[in-house]
Amino acid sequence: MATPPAERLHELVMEFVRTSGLLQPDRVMPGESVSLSQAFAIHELDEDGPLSQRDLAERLSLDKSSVSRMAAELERKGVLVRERDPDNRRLYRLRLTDEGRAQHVRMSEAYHAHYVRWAAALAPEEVEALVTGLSALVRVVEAEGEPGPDTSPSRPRPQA
Amino acid sequence: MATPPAERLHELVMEFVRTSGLLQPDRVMPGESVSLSQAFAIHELDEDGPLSQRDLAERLSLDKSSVSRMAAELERKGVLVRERDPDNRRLYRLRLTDEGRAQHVRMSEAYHAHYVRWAAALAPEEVEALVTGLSALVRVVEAEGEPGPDTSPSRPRPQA
DNA sequence: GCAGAACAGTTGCGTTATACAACTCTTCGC
DNA sequence: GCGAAGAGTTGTATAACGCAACTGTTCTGC
Repeated sequence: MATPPAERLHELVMEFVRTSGLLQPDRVMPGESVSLSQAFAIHELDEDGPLSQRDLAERLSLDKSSVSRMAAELERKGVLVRERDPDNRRLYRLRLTDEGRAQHVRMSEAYHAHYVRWAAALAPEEVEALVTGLSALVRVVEAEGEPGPDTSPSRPRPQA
Repeated sequence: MATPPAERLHELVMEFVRTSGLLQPDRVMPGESVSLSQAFAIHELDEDGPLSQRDLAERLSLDKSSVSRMAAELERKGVLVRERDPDNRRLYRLRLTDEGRAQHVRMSEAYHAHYVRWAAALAPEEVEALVTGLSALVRVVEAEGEPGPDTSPSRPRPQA
């Protein structure tokens, strides 16, 4: 009997994560000195405009104190600036500097180069299968993370 | 123009890694107190029999000192025993205890449950696409990590 | 409009995971 | 047998993180 698909998926994902080196940014980008969390933070800030530290903490699943220190470090390195929101002076508006955006570009290109090489080494239908399968997987994982699949249709669900 | 496949792959992989929580074992297995490296170590030891600390360090891409401390901790917790190899007393032979194997089973089941849920929420052809695509991806990533793609066809390649 | 709750962020402190360098002990090569 | 090489250990430093206690800002109920 062949290995059940779920187990096979588990093995494959783990194997990919381990051997690809995606979790070690310094392996993907020998030049830059940036942690994985910092890389994600820069990505979030470049994609979704200025964020408060609270919002960033939420997106990165980090404690607000960790984000406070990370933001201070990234500001020290010139990657972002912390401006107080004029409408609510409790909040910061973390905003990438030009250097921060440039760094995001460099990071993206370094990662991109890996994927381009991998995609080139795959048959076109394999790439297509990957995109199809991964899109679907991300879809269900994200759906699962949400409050609940609306099991009691009558309850209005107070929304977070 | 649609997003090029390589970029799309990058986004999807990152999104999956981030939202699935695979990198936070305590999120996958609320009960167990084990780090990601420890989980990988237990997996390696259960799959490939007794290993030396050097071999384990190699497989986990960790320094030998890190593995020395991790092995001591896992021994303290009763997960493994460190026996000196009688044929070469420089080496340890790290071997899982029954408790260690039981923990591996518990971990596997916890992870497995996630994949089973995800697989169940996908269409069969999506699962098939995933397995096909990921297998191919792992293949090329691993081929890339090796010494060289056998550019000189005559060289027998000593095999690892 | 003011007191207290709620909220965003900071800082002190402890923990864990890691690398590097210097060390010990064992084995191997000649 | 002696020196080199290899496996492992320990000292030390660092980075990333969480939790708890704190400051400063805004909101709410009266």
